[in-house]
Amino acid sequence: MSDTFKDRVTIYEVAAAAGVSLATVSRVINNHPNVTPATRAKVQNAITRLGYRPSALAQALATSKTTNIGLIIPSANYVFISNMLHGIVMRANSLGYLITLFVTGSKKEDALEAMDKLITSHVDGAIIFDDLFEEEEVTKITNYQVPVVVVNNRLDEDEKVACITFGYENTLREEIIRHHLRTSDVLMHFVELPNNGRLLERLKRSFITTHHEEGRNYIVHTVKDGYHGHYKYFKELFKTTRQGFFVAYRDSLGRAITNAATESGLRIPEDVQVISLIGTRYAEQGRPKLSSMILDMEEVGNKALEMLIEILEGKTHLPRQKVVAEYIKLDTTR
Amino acid sequence: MSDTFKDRVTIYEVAAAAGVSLATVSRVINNHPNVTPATRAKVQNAITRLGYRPSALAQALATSKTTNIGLIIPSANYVFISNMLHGIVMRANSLGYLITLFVTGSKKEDALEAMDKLITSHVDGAIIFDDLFEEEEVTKITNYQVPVVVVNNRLDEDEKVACITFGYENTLREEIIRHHLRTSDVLMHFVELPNNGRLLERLKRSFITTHHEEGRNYIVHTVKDGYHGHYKYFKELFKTTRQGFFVAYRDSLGRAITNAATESGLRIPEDVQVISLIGTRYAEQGRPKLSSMILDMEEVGNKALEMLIEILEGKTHLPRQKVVAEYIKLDTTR
DNA sequence: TTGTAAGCGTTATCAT
DNA sequence: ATGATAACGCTTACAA
Repeated sequence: MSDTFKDRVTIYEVAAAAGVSLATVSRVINNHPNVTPATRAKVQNAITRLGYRPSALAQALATSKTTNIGLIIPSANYVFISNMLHGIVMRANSLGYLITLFVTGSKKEDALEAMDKLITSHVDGAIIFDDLFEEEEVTKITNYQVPVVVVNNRLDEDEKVACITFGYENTLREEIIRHHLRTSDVLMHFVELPNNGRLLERLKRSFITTHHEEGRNYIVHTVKDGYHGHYKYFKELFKTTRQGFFVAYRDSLGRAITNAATESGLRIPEDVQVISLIGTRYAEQGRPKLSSMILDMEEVGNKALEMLIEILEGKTHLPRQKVVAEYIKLDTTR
Repeated sequence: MSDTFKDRVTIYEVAAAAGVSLATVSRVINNHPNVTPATRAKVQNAITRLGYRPSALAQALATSKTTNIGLIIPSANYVFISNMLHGIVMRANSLGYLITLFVTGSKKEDALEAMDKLITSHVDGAIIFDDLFEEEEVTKITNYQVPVVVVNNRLDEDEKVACITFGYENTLREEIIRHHLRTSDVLMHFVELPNNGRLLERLKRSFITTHHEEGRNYIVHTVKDGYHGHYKYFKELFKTTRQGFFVAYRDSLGRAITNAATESGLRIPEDVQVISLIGTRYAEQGRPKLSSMILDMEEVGNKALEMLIEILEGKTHLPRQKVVAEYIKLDTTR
């Protein structure tokens, strides 16, 4: 069966059909100026008649440019990742680039394997959105002449690689935590999931050090994944704890807390305040509407791709950008 | 800058470094049997020393196999699409294939352009998940020797192309609509968004004809996108309409209805029943928990990829599968 | 303006 | 077991 798959129309056949050389066909395909309208027409005609499509493969091999860019992500299954993906793909599309996906899963070795595939796959550039990589691994790829933009890795601090950082930490620390600590003496709770990457780790650290700075106590809850488990956990907690300010990693966690609180006879936000760190549009759909920190991941995707293209075109060398998170105050905070 | 990007290590350099011919290096790369352990070691050594990575491009050109498969989707931004994407990518990964994305937007011409790019991009096969294509366009791609699996297109009925269909229609018609009509005389409302594709259209048609068959009246609401607008619309509706069974296209719509109903003093499910057609895990997070129809899109993705690979390997010709939607009854229906 | 031919980095078919 | 060498489908000097 696959043997019947051989007969793709090539540039030779077009050339023969049009009665010109393959070089001329190539010129027509690539809109080179020096072609007579007459011959151009002949060739175009042959092309459409035969249904010819150039092979991106052969073109890429000849020009060493694939117009393909690689995207490394841990999974396609999170809302904020697919928002970013959308941003990347849309912008790539409009600039004539294709996106190929490299998914790493949660294990380091998967990540390294993805990086390897990325290199052999010969993409023109790559966007890396994955907490698993260390600095050396990311810089290693640049040895292979693959321009890279890193999104939200801890590499933020180092200056060797182009990257987009999130303003999360600052917004969280100043607008939410410090503000609360200075206007209220209600205890703050940080609610996290295990293994949610370095972004979470940094946010937690920020939470903790701010408490230290202000000389205050705090609690960190680490809960297993799954809405139902969260809900039961907090239902239990609210039997004894009748007030608190909860900083939850994401909407589903925040929602579990508000549901458990309400059904434990607690009022929101009078008794219990909740904020979701990774907010989505679902934050304002439930009742009460979850206060949250929102980051426009589609915009992040747009920017990441734009930065990468600028590097590819040699317009810039090591661009760095910051996308700032916003604090959206809704029903669950005061 | 891009001029410095030339020095990718090639198979020639490895051959020279190892003191063998490039043919031998190729054999080592591809694990061909006829190589002395000694030479194999020499070559491996040179490979790691030089950091050589074969060019997938050149390999593909030589073998006419890219190990790349194309995915056409209207957008990466919907939960059920990214679930499917996840399923596809994970399975592809484990089988050694890469996924490249072709996004069509909402216009037909975008879709055709995506199809064109798909063809020139020289993928080994394609999965098409897009309502915009007509039969001839999908079959056209097969002229270019690109094996295709279609997911949930209206092409379901025709027999010329491999596809996965959803059992949505049947489940909705029998388990929900007909069941309700025969056990209650409460009016049913179908709540749709404009331009939500053929799946929605088919479901609506099914809703309508079932009502005709049972000799009953019904209402169809077409509401603009955006949770807030939905909410206000139903708040208004519930000033006069004090009961009803609402079939909503997706969670956010369903949630808007439950919120508006509750805040209009209506009880759920006593006065108002709601079901969401495209359910997600968010359906059971809010209160009340939305009854919904759930389709495991990750599983769909898995199957789509498996089918495609089977075609590629010549194991089968025109596989067809049906993935059945489940009715998950929670708080908002009786 | 058009054609010729070398090269892009592999694989695969011959010989040896 | 290894080495030449011709493809693969295209681009691009260089020649004509």
